[in-house]
Amino acid sequence: MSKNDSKYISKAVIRRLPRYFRYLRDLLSNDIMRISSKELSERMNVTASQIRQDLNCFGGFGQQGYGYNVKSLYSEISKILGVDKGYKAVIIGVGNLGKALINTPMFEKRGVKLSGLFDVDCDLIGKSFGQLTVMNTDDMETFCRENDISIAILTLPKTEVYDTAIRLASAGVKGFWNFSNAELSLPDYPDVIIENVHLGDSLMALCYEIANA
Amino acid sequence: MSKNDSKYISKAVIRRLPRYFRYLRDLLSNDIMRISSKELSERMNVTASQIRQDLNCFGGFGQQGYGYNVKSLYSEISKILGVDKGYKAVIIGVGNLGKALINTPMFEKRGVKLSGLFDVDCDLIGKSFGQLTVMNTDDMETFCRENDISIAILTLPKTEVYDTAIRLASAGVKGFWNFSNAELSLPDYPDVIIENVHLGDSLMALCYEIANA
DNA sequence: TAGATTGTTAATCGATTAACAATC
DNA sequence: TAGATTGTTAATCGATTAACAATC
Repeated sequence: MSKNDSKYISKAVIRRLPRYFRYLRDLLSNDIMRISSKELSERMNVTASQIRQDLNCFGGFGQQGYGYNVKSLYSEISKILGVDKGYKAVIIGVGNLGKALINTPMFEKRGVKLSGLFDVDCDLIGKSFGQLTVMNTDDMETFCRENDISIAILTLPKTEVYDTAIRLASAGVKGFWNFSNAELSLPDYPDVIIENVHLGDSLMALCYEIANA
Repeated sequence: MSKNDSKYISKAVIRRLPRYFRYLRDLLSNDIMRISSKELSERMNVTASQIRQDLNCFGGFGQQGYGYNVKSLYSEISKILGVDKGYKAVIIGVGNLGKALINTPMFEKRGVKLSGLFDVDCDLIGKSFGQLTVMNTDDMETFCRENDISIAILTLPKTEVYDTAIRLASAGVKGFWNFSNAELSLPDYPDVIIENVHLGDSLMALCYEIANA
């Protein structure tokens, strides 16, 4: 999707979608069936105008004089975010962070199916966490190809990230969620999506704010 | 610092500072002593103009015809980000994610001193991780007050986050790094800084990109 | 000095907000 | 119908990029 494409959605809008998703789920769980952009804007601390603009990038989900039906808006946003695709994911590197991710409801809530765990450590291989057993990274390409894995979660040391990602990309993995401090990019696989998580940057932004409060 | 203050630095700039910090450290570790905005821009994949604009928010760190001295620029940016403040932090909730954070070099690299661990679980209290022993959350206010704790890292269940944060804010904690899925805000403590980390949002943005590639 | 590269102003671009006609 | 609230256009605001004089 190019920047000049008529259907182009700006990065800023995309980054806000998951937040709408969360707020709408909250509304649903509180049995609120209907909401206006004004009321939602007050809850989310944004402008009503922004909400309407954002949603209208994808279609007219509301109804004049009424507002938005929470259930159907939630369902639309879920679809936009690919929740219904049922993407399958593997975790590469079952260290502390990898283990922390395994046990969260995060994946299930977002329609992502955690389908495999891999590590190089012989002491870990064969051990089970939740429903899954740690496999040898030697076998990850085969596994990803055979099981149609779309997402690889990289929670392994920085030094291994690039080579690992190349191997997985060649095995058909479409997106990487990279937690290692390395800034991953794969110029040979221009269609592969990379989401680099830099927790350290988030901590530093907090420190900046404290220092300059 | 208000938006109309003459020294106001935009959020966008602040969010980029940690990235400069990382790249400069990398340059330093590769013994690169000098860099122009042009060369740094190519490495970081941004415009040279943006780099010069960003840095000039804080002062004229460069030299015409020469560029920037990597060591001194790194040191300036460190100072801006509060690395030299030596902020002390505690982790509240020693679950998987809490444990994962304890063992990272993240804090040390950024001048933050991890100084205490707290949990409600009797089986965990008294156990050691690295240099630290898990304490009872009942004692966290006293500990934070006595040890001048600036940062609380919230890796505890969503349901406990708000009450815990209120208690800590009243004990002088200045900033919260919140990993629970709750969107924390503390209207009664307007000067307290809150950095909400939403890993799920990051995963969803990745899914969106995969779905719309 | 000549060449390089900054600091900074001006121009452009994009994102947010305001306004209001359309319409439920 | 009258009231409410959307979808959408226009206005504003802010952030990014371009340009260049200043200067090392």
